[in-house]
Amino acid sequence: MTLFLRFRCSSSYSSTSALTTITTIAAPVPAASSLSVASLLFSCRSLRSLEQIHPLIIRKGLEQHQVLVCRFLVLCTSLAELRYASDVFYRVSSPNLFLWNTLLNASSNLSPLSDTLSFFNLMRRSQCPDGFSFPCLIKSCSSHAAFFLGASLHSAILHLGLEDDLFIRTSLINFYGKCSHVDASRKLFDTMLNRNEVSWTAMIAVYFSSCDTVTARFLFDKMPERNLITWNVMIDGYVKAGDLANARKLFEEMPQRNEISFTSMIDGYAKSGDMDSARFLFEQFNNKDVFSWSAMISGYAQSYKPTEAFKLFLEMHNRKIRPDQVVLVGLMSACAQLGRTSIAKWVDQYVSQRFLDANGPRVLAAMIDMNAKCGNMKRAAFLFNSMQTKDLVSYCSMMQGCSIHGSGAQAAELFDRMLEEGIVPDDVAFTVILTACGQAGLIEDGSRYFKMMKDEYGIVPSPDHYACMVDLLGRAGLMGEAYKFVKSMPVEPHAGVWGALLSACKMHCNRELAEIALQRLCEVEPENAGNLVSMSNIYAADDRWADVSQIRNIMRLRGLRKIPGCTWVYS
DNA sequence: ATAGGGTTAG
Repeated sequence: MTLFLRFRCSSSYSSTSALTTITTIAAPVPAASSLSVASLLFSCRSLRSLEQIHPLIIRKGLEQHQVLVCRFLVLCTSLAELRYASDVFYRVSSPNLFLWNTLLNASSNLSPLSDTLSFFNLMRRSQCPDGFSFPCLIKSCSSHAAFFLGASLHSAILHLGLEDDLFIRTSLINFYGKCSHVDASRKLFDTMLNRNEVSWTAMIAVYFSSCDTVTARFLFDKMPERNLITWNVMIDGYVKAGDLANARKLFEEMPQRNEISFTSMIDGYAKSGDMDSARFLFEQFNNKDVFSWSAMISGYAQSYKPTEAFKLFLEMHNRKIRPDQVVLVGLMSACAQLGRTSIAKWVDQYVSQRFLDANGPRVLAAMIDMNAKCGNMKRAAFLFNSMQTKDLVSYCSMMQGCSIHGSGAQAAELFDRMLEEGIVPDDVAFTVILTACGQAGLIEDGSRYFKMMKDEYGIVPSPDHYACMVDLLGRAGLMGEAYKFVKSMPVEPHAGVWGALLSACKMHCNRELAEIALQRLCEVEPENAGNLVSMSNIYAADDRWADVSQIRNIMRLRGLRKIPGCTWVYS
């Protein structure tokens, strides 16, 4: 109580102090001390002001003021500064349940799950957890897919008689859904005493994550009231399910939209390659945030429109929006496609000069990829070697870099080192290493990896993987083997497979097999003139000039022209 | 004074 009074005193003192300052025009009083801590807490929006408030609480003797400390902890959580929070918390001599819960929630949001759990156990020595203690904890279990921990917390909840708490139950619905126990979620939902928009929305999101759009829609139509998040969950759910038509329909129907509604929709179009529709919505949208810019920039990068991606990045820069890690990944992947050393250097400098956070594994991987594709293998290797913990994606970037620069053997070495480190390769990693083996003519290694992929890692080979193998065998001149391989495919070969076969035929002047491949290519990608050009080259090499002119006729009749290739020559 | 459901990356 006395402390509370002291707090009030200091706040009234500050107003007199301000008056004194005005009347006497004395030496400047530090701004922070003339304002009350409470109002400082209210207006604090950055780490800098937090750093000023922290010593102030100590100096003004407000460390035992639990309401104030509680506000301080919430502020620390929003600024992701757990150190200040726990520092202040542990100075409180007997923190009440409010404070314990607040720090527990801070920890759930900012710490590893194991730390949060030990804090929870510490808390239980002096407090009985209530309805505010569990939701964040359960949420943390959901995001870490910690099924057993979450389930044991659930039994503690039952034991404490807290299962009917609306917040707790909603977090449990989400938790069981994330652990793919949809039935358990639904049971909790059906037996609820009362539901609100949040619990309905949680249930809908669970159905979308289990790919059940029909039930999700059924609940959406049935629920009594919807809010913005409900609509956004529906749009995002349809987008992720590839149903852009329904997503767009709801997008047009919804009473109000925010940046997430726009970004989900834009991202959906961008990922499906429909950059025109994405751009249309993007232009319509006034409050563009980093998410929407990054959706557009990565969309252009993935659609192989690096110039558009780069232009948008510059526009974003001009509008003074600070790029985040995802934007940097998109930008770098666009620059990798441009393949110019000067641009790669520019991006490298841009990032370091602006102190942008480029230490995430994804950004580093993109940076390695960009440098490798822009011919600066030294820089790529430097970045790769300076990574303390190399992950799957960075290994892939580096292996692909080696492969591009003709050192397939080095790529294979890296792949084996990666396995030794205990990193589990995925389908993309195998595509990279198989391509590398193909380019270096490492038949034995390639075949070994292909077998390893199927037998040891249980990955079903995709048409891309088969194309790599056909390329590998074909380059080595094992044409019969390559063709046998194509015929053995359990899935329909796509253009990449036949294309690999055709180029192998061109390399080894195998006219008969080339004719077979071309026939199939004309079915799957009739618009690609390159295939016909390859074929005419094969005929020409075989002195079959009548066939050559026949191909030329076909091309003229279909109005096909070879798209001129372009090469960047590095110095 | 404390809590639950929604967004981007090879």
